Amino acid sequence: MSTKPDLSEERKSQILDAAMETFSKQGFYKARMSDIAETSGLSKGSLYWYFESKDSIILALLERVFEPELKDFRNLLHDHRPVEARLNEYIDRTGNDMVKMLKWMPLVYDFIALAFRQEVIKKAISSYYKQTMELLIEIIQQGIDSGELQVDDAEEAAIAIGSILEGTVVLWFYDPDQIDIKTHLKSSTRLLVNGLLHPIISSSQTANSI
Amino acid sequence: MSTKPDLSEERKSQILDAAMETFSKQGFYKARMSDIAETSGLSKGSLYWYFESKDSIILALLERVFEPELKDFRNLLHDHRPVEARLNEYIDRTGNDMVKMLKWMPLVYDFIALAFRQEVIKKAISSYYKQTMELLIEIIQQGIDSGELQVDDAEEAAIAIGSILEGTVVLWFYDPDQIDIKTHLKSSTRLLVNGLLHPIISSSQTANSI
DNA sequence: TAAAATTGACTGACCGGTCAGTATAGGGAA
DNA sequence: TTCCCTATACTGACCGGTCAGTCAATTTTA
Repeated sequence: MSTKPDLSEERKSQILDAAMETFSKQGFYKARMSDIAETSGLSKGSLYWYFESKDSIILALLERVFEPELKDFRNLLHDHRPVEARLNEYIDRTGNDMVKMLKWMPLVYDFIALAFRQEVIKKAISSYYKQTMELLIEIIQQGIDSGELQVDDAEEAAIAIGSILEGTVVLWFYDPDQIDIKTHLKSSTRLLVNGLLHPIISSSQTANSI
Repeated sequence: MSTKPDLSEERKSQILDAAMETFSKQGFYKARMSDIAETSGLSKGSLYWYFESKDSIILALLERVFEPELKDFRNLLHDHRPVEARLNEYIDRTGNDMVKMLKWMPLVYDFIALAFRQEVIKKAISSYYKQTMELLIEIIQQGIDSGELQVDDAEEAAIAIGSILEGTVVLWFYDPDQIDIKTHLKSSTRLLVNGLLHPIISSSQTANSI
């Protein structure tokens, strides 16, 4: 048993930092192992001392990027405030997380594109999503049970909120000058939550196009 | 001057069909020119007779995929039905278009990922988005002017709807078994539009986390 | 001094792009 | 009708650059 401080975790994370930077700038395919080596301050050989292959670096990054930050979100379940306030807080916190992630969006979309062709990646992303969704459904269900929300299907409402969360990021990507993620997350969800607070009064028929 | 029928348009489209198929299955980088050649039934040399490079094929596909289908959508502007009905029809039609596109989603996300690094692609996608958004804003503005909608900012509301449209596709990708695009597009927007139809009654304060 | 860590020159598979050559279809001359 | 000419269309073997991954040599550490 060696008493040498184990540098391997530090090195790995040093390499992953560099890989994150490099992949984000250049994309998975254009980024060269030698670029990552240079950015990390190590040599190409060292990369292979700590990681089996380029793919295994990508895999390791996947966990880093899609690690669900559910930590203290679960306290929203046992909170005494009205569901509306808790939803707002949920959205605020998610908005903050998203803004922190903006820098890495190129990487996130590389992963999403890859996920269509790689089951492992698909699985990781899906499970990340499902965990965040579960919490949302539970909060909304509490609002339905207490009579605060005027809807009957918690999952349906959670999907509506979830789609606004994800969609706002997409719109930001489409038009970053026009879309401010935090502002528009708030305004969009305010409109939606307003819809949840009222019984549905819609009278007009939806067109049944093909 | 030859009277030989010009096959070049037909050939180009034959190549683009094959490229769409191949890129969608394998991604831009994994897909080989020889794969495209094989799928198209032509030889690699012929690909280069009609296109300068692999990149130029990708560029040509971009136009194909992000060609805005605004065609008859504009008639929704001069329609006598209530705005709610027109919004529903807009969403229905968009839903139909999206479902038709599902097969090509891997390609769409390859483009989005690429757009972070290639200005040309970014521009094409952004302008596609802005055109669809403009229409939505106009319809909503009509609803505000007529007093049908109880909100004051048309753009804000349009962004909310837009984010649901885009976000639902993302959720579908996360969990294709659970999300049915048309169904959830309808239910989510029904909730949101319900919010637009009512004055905002929210009382609780939004948490001001960092 | 032996094991662990690090290096970077090197290898070879791979693939975008090229090009010399072939095929085919008008068109014009006789 | 036959023959040749030219432009266009098409082919696939090949070339040259690139880069993930290897490894013998070297340095660091305990």
